[in-house]
Amino acid sequence: MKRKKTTPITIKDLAKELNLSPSTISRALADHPKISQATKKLVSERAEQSGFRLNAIASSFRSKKTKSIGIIVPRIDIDFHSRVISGIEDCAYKSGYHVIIFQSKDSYKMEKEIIQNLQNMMVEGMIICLAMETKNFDHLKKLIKTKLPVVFYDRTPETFDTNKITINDFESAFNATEHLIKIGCKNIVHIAGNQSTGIFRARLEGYKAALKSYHLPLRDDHIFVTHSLSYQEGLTCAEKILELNPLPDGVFCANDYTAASMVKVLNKRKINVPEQVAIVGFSDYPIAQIIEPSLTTINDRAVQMGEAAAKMLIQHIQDQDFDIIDHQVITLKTELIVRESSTRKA
Amino acid sequence: MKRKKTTPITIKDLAKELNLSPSTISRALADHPKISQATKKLVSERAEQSGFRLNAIASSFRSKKTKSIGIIVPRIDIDFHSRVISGIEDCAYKSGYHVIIFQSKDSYKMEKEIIQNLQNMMVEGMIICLAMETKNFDHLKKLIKTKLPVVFYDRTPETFDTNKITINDFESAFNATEHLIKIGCKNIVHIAGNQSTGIFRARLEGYKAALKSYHLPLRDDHIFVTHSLSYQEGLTCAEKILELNPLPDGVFCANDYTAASMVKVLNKRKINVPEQVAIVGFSDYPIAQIIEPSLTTINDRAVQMGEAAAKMLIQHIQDQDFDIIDHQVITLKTELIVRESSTRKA
DNA sequence: ACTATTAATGCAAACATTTGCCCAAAAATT
DNA sequence: AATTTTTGGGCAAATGTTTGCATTAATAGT
Repeated sequence: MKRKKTTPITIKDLAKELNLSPSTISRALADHPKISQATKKLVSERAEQSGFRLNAIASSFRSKKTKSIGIIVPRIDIDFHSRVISGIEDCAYKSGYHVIIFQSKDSYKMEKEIIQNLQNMMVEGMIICLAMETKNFDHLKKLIKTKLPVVFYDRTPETFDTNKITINDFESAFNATEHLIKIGCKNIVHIAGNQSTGIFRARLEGYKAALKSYHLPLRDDHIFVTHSLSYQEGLTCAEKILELNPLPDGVFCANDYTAASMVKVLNKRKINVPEQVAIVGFSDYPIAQIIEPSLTTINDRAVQMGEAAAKMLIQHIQDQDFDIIDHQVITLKTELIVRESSTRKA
Repeated sequence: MKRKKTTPITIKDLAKELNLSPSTISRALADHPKISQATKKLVSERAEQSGFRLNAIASSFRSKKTKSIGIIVPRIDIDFHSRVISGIEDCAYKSGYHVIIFQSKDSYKMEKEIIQNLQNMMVEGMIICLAMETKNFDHLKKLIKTKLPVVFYDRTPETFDTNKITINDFESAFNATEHLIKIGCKNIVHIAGNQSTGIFRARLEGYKAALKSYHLPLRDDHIFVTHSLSYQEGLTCAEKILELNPLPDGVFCANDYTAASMVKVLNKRKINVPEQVAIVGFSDYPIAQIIEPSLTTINDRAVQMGEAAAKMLIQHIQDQDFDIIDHQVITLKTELIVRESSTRKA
């Protein structure tokens, strides 16, 4: 049972059958204005019933348009990223683009390698969330110098200006912390993310700024920096926080996983959330509404971020007018979602 | 400021510079045995420092190998699928393949359209999870008849045999239910998924079989069929379940979202889980360990499923010996993870 | 009726790479 | 020294589509 490689029907075949030239077929298929409706119909009908399919590779080769965009994310199976990707794919599909996705696994080496590959594949643009390891941005600068449209999201290069979509992490953190203050917290701790990443630094700064702005004391032992904001790490942090004396009355966590661990540990210790300790998370992961008490958090607009990134990228790819734009920055509004974990009866 | 489309360096350029023929360059780059180490080194060095990049499109065009595999999932932003995709990407990358991902949004029409596109793109194989709407499998049969390697996972065609990776949903559900029985439940209800989908039918059957096997009565009003097993639907179901008289002492849910809603509602009503009602979910989503009480569930091997699918697909693509295989089915072992929601003190 | 347009199609080159086959030089074998 | 084998490369075709330019046919304008 051999693999019968039935050679596919080409434009030439179609041309021969219909007594037309390949160019006409090509144009008819592309709905070119100079082809009559009659022939267009003829061609598309014959194409349909003969099972013809346009060889996209050959097409790309000749036209230099691959209709593909590359995406690099740290990992696909993180809620935030999978939602961003979903937004990107959605938007791209509607514009006739498809997405090629790679995971850097937060490795600098992988990131460089993938960018190379993507360039070889002649993607028309790239959407990137930086690997955590990435401290050196030379490869990105070089990439951008090739004039290939690139848009960053979430974790973006810090040493130079470029296209990016972010949320205002500083402000969001400020608002989250302010919210805790307004419900009466005076002794607020922060579970922070990896400080080598800009967004987590910004969240920490937002927390600090809010305290300062309300003249609350800033204490170093109220800041707990984690490596990756995992649920596990959150548990460890929570234990340490419980040793604090006096016990804090509010916790602002840089993501929902650590906030969830905080809730979990407090529940276990019979410390009432939100009455004794109020909690605010970040990102509005699915767990946020499921957990008991449900979690006050920041909607970080993952899907919209993906859509915005795709939209921006495609504009840069297609629209000549965008050539004069050196770089473009879009900051999405976030939203404080108040739930039980910070709603006090009083 | 015009977009300076600096024409990339080609193999020909390299050939000219080094006084070699394009074929030699091509072969040197591909590490062809008939090229001397000396020239290979020469070529790769020159290529490196001149910033040469092999045009993958042209290469694919000529060689008919795109090194790409297409993935169709209902949606990317569902834990299960994002984990499967992660597994696929990982495995594919290691073998030099890249993945092109589309979301069918559970639409039959989209699914057909995407398959067409993917064929045009000349992917070397596809990994597909069927759209919920898909009842007619003609397009899939046609696809497979083209001899393009295809592997299905999770939701797979039911009317004909084909390559697939699944878990044993029936058995897993049986085990889950049996577990409830063994801890003393005698009155177990089931929150079921959409019955037009095979895996959810299988889970229901597994539930039934377990009851039968332990001579427990089977009651129609103990089966709650949902449309999409969403958290919201779960809440509605939970309310209905609470109206049952007598109150059930065990609930087996076809996924963790609905299990979570069940827990949530019972908590609210101060009905003790697991003492009064024990709960088992399915899939081991992140919430499963975070929720209070933590959730007994079935590890559905999402990542491994992705890896297995990619591995199988790539074998079929590369290995001649696989030509005589008509179809291949791999069923992964699942694992019952016992947590608090089904651990009774007694 | 004759030219000027317009509409519809064809010609042929070009795209960058791979690959079957051929060839020359060098090495090995008589 | 003559022949065979091996080694390292080159030639040129082929891949399927697109596109600038040329060409023909049809229509309109005078």
